[in-house]
Order: sequence, then structure tokens, then C-alpha cells
Amino acid sequence: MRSGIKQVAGMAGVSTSTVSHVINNTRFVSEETKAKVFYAMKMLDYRPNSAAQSLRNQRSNTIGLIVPILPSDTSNFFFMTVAQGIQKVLHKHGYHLLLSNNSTEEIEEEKEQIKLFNSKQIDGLIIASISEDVSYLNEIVATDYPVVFIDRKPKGYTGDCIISDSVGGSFHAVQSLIDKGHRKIGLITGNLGITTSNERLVGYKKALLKNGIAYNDSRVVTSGSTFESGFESAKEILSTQDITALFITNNVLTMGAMKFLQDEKIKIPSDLAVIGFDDYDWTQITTPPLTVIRQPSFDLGMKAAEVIMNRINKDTSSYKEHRLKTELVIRGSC
Amino acid sequence: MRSGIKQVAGMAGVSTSTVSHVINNTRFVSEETKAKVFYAMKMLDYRPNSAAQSLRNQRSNTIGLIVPILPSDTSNFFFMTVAQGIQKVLHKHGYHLLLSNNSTEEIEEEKEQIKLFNSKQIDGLIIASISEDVSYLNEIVATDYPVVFIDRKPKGYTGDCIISDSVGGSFHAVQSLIDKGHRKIGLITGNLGITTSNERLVGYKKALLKNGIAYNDSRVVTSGSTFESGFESAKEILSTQDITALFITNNVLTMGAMKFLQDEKIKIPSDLAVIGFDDYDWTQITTPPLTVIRQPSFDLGMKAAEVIMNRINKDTSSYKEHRLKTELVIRGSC
DNA sequence: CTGAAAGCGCTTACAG
DNA sequence: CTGAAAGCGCTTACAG
Repeated sequence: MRSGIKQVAGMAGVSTSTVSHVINNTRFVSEETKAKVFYAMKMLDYRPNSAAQSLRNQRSNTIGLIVPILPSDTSNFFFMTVAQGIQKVLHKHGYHLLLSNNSTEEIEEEKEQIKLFNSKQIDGLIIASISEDVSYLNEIVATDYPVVFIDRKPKGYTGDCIISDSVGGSFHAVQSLIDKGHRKIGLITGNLGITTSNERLVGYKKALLKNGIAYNDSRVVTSGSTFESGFESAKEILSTQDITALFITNNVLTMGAMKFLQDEKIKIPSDLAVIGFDDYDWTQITTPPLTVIRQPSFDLGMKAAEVIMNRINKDTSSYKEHRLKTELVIRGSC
Repeated sequence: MRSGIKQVAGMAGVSTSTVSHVINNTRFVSEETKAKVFYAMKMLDYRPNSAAQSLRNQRSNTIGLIVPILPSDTSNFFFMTVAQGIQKVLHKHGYHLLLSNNSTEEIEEEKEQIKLFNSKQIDGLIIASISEDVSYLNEIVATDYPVVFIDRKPKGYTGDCIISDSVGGSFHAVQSLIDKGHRKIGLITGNLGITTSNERLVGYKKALLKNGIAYNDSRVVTSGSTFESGFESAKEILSTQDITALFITNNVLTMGAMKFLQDEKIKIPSDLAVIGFDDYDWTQITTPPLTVIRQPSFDLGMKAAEVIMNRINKDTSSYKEHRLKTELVIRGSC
């Protein structure tokens, strides 16, 4: 039998109202009474029942997060780091994170997870949808909580959006390869249709254009973001194209591509210059260490959490797109 | 206004009791009535309010998980994978996972997190405690839910325990190095006091003993499980000891140590044979690819979830220690 | 300065 | 075969 507000009230000799007000600091209570209440709470090791609170307050102090992490061995570092950033901020506000991982690539699954969240009375939703067109959210999302999109720009639903500067990051990477004299540059990127993939392709094209290099379709491979497809994409591009540099636009694909280069004993950067995406520790232990574009993933999570907390606290300004700067981290691979 | 059981009852023209019984399949309801109820539920897009359910049922369908993931860049793959295994099983049972990450190394923090869980009315706790002595759980854990320990064997509190065969795995690794002719073998392992670290040291000693090799204290370095300390430990051991082989007993330390070997351009396996711990994709992209001891981390998570579900469903058999077999995955580093 | 009481949305003994 | 009503543990308008 865990003790509730009633037991505390009993022991302190006051009403449950008073106990509640002491806990929530929501009306004046004499110091003397307060002391008695606190004492009783300590004695009984009182912990509020959050189910009762949620029911009564019609909110759960919980934010739902949906991310697409495929069920491969290589969890996607990126979203894990984002989640940690979110956690950190929510914790400060006394909020919890309910994490749901869409490991299928199905919109139906995403809908199911949102319904579950609704059932849990979430106060806000942060989502990296597998789809660019999120108009289906209109029928699913309860209208009474804010939605914040991360990593992918939504279409068909309005909300804040936190995303890194993919065009800029990609441009930067390709430009730096060009600066080193490369003109035949391959690109491996995630499936198009997702904002980040689209934009990273744009950045690539932009850099070529600016330097008067013709864009060549067959030097670009798009694929799902798995270790295996990173491997296969590298294989495909290197067996058909005569490239001297390769840019890979996310961390999982980068890892897979490196495996191929490693297997084939391709010398980096002399045979092939490589720039990867996302700066995690493992990029330091390849031979040579990888040059990468770093996205501020932890910060992205923090930002998303801050924005959603503001919305919950009645920030009614119009929806904004927040762009986070990327950075070129130069190591030995180019 | 989200619709509740009341609205459904109204629309279907029955009592709320009947709706509840239809939902939970908990007493006979005529097919005709059922149909009306289902229709109303669909129309109103009814979703049970889980706060109300928790309050009424005195359970939350939620399991708490506490893991120690340090706040370094390199999240610990191991626990992430374990968590995914847990998720998978819980999901099948309609349970949720509340994840709490103890990123400090403080017991106080762990206590706080458990109190929070209590407040959330968790139905069970899965924990990889930072401490071997978990007797403090006696004052903190509400007596009405089961506790399952993972990765570390508890002292001072009884419960089921799921853990891999660390002695065997470690023995296997060291024996295979000895088989290749190595006699001067270094060991980098996590801080002692944690079951897995202790046991992996035991396995190391056991292999030496069996082969008549004297144990040499200074060839063993223990440290916290961060990338940096992996790096530092490798540096320390290699600058003071004349070893020909190195065994590192967890994935984060392995990554850090590899960074040092990489920086120093130490040739693997000719200058130094290396065996790491935990089989993740990144071990394939070092030069050469790493030989590792694989623990079944996903399975470990699944097992933990199954055990706790059984306990919740009144399995009253005595507490058991479940040992999961490890496996030597041979690649190029030894 | 403080208390009695209603009600959040469910489930379930009780009654018919 | 089904309904009326109590109660889970909170918060908060209302009353004094």
C-alpha cells in the first residue's frame, strides 16, 4: 500500500486540499501547517501518483518522440543523440520522454504510434517522419498539443521545424573537395523524398555548378539508410564511375561505404578522397580518420525540446523553421 | 475534447459498464450490442485514457529501465541494443518502456530515478546498476513490483539476473590469443566492482593459469568506460609493457584503444594482436577488421523482458541467474 | 487561513 | 444479458 495524499493529510491533521496546495505551492499555507505537511510527506515517503495527476490535470507532462531507426545492427547514432538532447531539456522542465521507434518504413506504423501517444495523453509530439508529406497527421494528431518536426521539413501540416543546414553543409563538403582539385566527385545519399537527402543533393549540385563542373547523374546513388546499402552503393558507384572523391551524406551510409573501401583496400585519400557525414567517435578510428560534416545533433534535440516547451507554455507566435549550422571537421580522408 | 467511454456509451445507447466490458472482453455482451459499441468507438475514434486506466487498475503497463550511459559522444551501443530487445518483447505484451539514463555515476541519481518511476506506477524495473551492492534498493523500490538485473549481478537485493557468460567469453578470447603463440597479453577492462569487469578479469586469469603463464598485474589496466579512458589505457599499457597481444573488454573502451593504436600507427596484428568486445558494425571498418567477443545484447534485452513479464504474471518460482553464451567472432586483428 | 466536495475517465462488485 | 454507482488519487472552484 503506497501512501497517498489522504494518508499525508491524516498524519498532518489537515485536509487533502491543504496538502495539495502545499505540494503545488498554489495558495498560502501557514509555515506551521506547511512544516507538518512536509514532515508527514517525508515520514510516509509520499510520492504523487502521476496517473491521478494526469487524469485530473488533463495532461501528462510527457512528450512523445517518434524517430525512424531501422532494425539493423547499426543503430542510427544521429537520432539517439538527438533524443539525448531532448531528454536533457525536458528533464529540466519536469517532463518525460516517451520514445517510439518506427523501425518499419510504414506510415501506418507511425499512425499507430501516434494513436498510442494520444492514449497516453502526451502534451506534445516531436517527430522525424518517414514521409515528407505529413498531411495524414491532420486526422491523427489530437488538436490540443503542439507538434515539432525534426530533421525533415513537413508538408501538409504546420508546425515548428528544427533541421540542420543541409544545403550549406553539403555545399561546404563538395566545395572543399573541389578546392583540393577534385572534379569527378561521387555522392551517396539517403532516399530522396526526405528533406535532408533532397537538400544534400541540392548542395552537391550547387557546388558543382558554382565551379563550372557538369552534373552527372550516374555519379549519384541514393538508397535506404542502412549499413548494407552504404556498402552496396559504394560498390556500385566505384565499379561504374571513374571518381576521385566521394561524399556520403549520413552516418550509417558512411559506415557501410567505408566497409566497402576497407574490403577493397582502396587507399584514402590517394585513390579516393572521402568526406562522411556526422561526427561520431568511430570516424576517428578508420584509416585514415574521416573528414566529416558535423551536424549539431545534440543541440538539435535541445532546440526541439525548447521550442515545444514554449509552445506548451502558450507561445503563439507563428511557426518557425530553425536551421542549425553544420561544420566541416577536417581529418585525414581528404 | 477527446471522447471517452461516456460518449461511446451515449452514442451506442448502452451503459458505460457495457462499453468497458466490450473493450476488455470481460463479460458476455450480445453480438448486436457489441456491434453498436464498436461502431460508436470507430465513429468517435475512441482511445482509452491510459491515465484513468492506470489510476483505476493500480498499474501502468509500464516497465522502467535504468541504464548507465555516460554522457560522452560515444553512446554505449550495448545498452541501446539491450533496450531495443526489451522494447520488442514489451510491445508484444502491450507494455511500455520508460527509459532512464543514469549519466552520472552516482547512486543518488539512481535513487531519484527509481522514485520517479514509483511515482509513475511502474509495474516492474529492469536495471543495470552502477553499483554491485544494491542493498539501497530495499528502501527505495516499492515492494509490489519485480526487479530484474541486467549485466551486473546484484548484492544485497534479490531478483532475477540476466547476464552474459563473461568468464567464458573472456577465457575464450585470451585462450585464442595464447593458441596463436602469444604469452604477453595485455588487458583493458572497465572499473572493477562491476560484475562484468570482475568476471572478465577472472576469465583472463583463468586462461593464463591454464596455460602456465604467470599473471602480471601491470599488464592489466582498469578504467571507466569512456572513449577517452580507452585511449589512455592503451597508451599506458603500451608505453610500459612489452606485450604482443591486447584484449579489451567492452565496446567503448575498444573504440578508444583503437584510436590510440591508429594514431600510433601500430600494425595489427603483426605488432600487436587485438581482440575487442561487442560485435557492432564499426568493428568491420577498422584496419584490419576487429576480432571480437560478441555478446547477445539484443537477446539479453528480450530475455530480461520475458522474465519480468512472467514475474508480473505471478511466476513465483525462485529467482534465477540467466547466463547467455558469448561467441568469438574472428576477423583480421588476431 | 483552511476544508468539504465534485469530478477527471476508467473498472468492477453488486443488483436485477 | 445489462445498468447504476462507487472509487482509484489527485486538483480546484466554492464556501466560510
